Amino acid sequence: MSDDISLATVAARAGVSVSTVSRIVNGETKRASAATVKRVQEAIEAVGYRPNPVGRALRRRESRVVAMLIANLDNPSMATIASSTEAALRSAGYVMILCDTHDRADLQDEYIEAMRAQFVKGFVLVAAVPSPGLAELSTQGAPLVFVARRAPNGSGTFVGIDNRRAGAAVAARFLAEGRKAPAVIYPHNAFSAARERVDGFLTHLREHGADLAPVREETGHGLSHLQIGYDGAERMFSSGPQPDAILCVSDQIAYGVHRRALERGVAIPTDCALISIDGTPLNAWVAPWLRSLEIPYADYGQQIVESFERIWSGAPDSDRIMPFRFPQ
Amino acid sequence: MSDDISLATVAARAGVSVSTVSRIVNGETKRASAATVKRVQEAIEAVGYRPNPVGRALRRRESRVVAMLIANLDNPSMATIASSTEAALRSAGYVMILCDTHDRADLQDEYIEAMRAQFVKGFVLVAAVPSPGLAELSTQGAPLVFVARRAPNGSGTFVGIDNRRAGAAVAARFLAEGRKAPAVIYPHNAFSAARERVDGFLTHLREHGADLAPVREETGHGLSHLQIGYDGAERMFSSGPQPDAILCVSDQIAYGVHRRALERGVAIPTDCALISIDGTPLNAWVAPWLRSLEIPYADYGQQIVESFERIWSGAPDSDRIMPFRFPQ
DNA sequence: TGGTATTAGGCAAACGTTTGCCTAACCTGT
DNA sequence: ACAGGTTAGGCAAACGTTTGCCTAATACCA
Repeated sequence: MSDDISLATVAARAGVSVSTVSRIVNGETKRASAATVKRVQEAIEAVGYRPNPVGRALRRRESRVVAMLIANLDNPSMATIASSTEAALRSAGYVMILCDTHDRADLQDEYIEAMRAQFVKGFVLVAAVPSPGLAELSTQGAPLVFVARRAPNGSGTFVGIDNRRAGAAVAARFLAEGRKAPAVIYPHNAFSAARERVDGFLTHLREHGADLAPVREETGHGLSHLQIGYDGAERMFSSGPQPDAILCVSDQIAYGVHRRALERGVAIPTDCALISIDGTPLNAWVAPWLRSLEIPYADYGQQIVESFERIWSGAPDSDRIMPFRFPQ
Repeated sequence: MSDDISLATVAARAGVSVSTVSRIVNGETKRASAATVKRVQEAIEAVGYRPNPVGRALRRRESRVVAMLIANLDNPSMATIASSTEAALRSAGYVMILCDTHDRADLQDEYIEAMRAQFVKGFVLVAAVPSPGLAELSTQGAPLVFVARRAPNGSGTFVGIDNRRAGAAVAARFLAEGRKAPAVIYPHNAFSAARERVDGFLTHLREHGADLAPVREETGHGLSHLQIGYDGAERMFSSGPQPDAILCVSDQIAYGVHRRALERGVAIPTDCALISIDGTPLNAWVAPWLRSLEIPYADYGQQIVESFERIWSGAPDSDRIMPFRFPQ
């Protein structure tokens, strides 16, 4: 399985000590004569030596492994984040371990514990949920990058969009289109991201839409945004003042809303406009009726890596607010 | 970052040697008196000792890490496979490293090389592509489990459906419905899975549909099945004998076909029936017009772990053919 | 009582690296 | 010629585990 080529192999071949090889491998070339360096490098090449990350991790008490804890890999946006982060880390010479927490605090803590034992060099927390283990990690000053959802306690770097501004942008669009009864649907247990979107939306409407009816809000329970959208739309369409525009805080919620609208005979977008936030490429194919604020998830990976590199080098790092693109 | 609690910590506290603690940790309780075992276990509990996987990996020359090389994490079916495998491995005490190969042989080889250096205990290859590194891995007898696509050289365990039978089932359905001009759309560079589906489909039609027109086949280029479907449908609808039923070898191809059909004014399913293979749960929400053979991707993880456990224990392992459910 | 088998547990080497410290040999300036 | 500095590189300990081997002490048997 493994090649059994260690520093010792190279050292023997080059006729030097293991220490010397180690130093040369790590670029400390001043400690050896040019001739020796050359000889060792040739030996490395000849036997195909590659440093053993395990031995290295043991000695250095750190590794090139970064853990990603993600709330739900089945969500296409999160899958895109995972994919782009993995690629970016990889090309920076790191390796990513992926853990799907299913949005559960207990699983998240179990993974955190397991990853710490692996000496991981940092944690990417995609839509992290508050948990004791996370709090502890945070107080210990572990390198943490929070994605999509801010840290429960506000610590650590954040990579994501300005959710409040995104919510406000949707509100502005609805107002510009002359919608009179905007509404919003979001998950019942919303964490920072969704909450901020709703907040920005409502605030903007309050400040610029004096003549509007009170804004209806509906929430749905559970992990599935599809179901949340469906249930929320059901309640919204079945009674009370009818909305003529709905903000769905995620694409999947919009899918659910749309389905219920179809069943109810509510015409989208004439009876009721729909705007969501995510902008997954799939929309163009299966949901051409949907306008969605486009978030550049595929660019997140690069930002996450840059953030880590600053953190690891001790440089101060600040939040990385990504741009979003407004639909049409 | 780490707790700095090692065997030595426990040993000191329990007043025994490191060896003894190690043996007890590994369940070798016959080598110590009951009293000692108890004392050590209490010490372990008291200091919260957890074996260091790095030290362990170094010494044992193996780890609890399994690498998953996946062709495209952005594909929902693959994301589901990744998610379920990760969960199954985790609950069996393993850790999964995820690598997205983007269906590229060079990237796949780069990852294989990196993973070997990490002493990974096995490889899950989801839709692997033929590559020199993979061939080498295979000849070295590394523990390999192939998912969705069989191994290029036929080695290793396979987890997936009987693709030929799936294709035949769709053909049978079309015949039962009285369709007279069935067709099929698939990726140009199809690997085993898609190829076998097409094969089963065509074979069944040849054997049971004597009165049919020649079956039209269209393919599309590129990685995106959405585009493949769109392009294939374009060619199919724009000229030649028109099909009244199309097998799409994946859901995403069907999405693409449907979009082009809409644009062309081809009514689904009256003018032309559509059946695809995958059965992602999303279909019910965004593609109610689609019938799709349902593959239990969420159950793959369990099978993969069982397969590894047999391989690791030296037991012979055979392919694990998963059932599929026919739509409606 | 003497001899042998078993039990309980420690010693130390090994896995592959890294790094503080040591030591030759060489160089420089007076 | 000699003190002091620099250069080149080796030694060995350490990271945390595991495990073959060793050694006491106890148990058993005749």
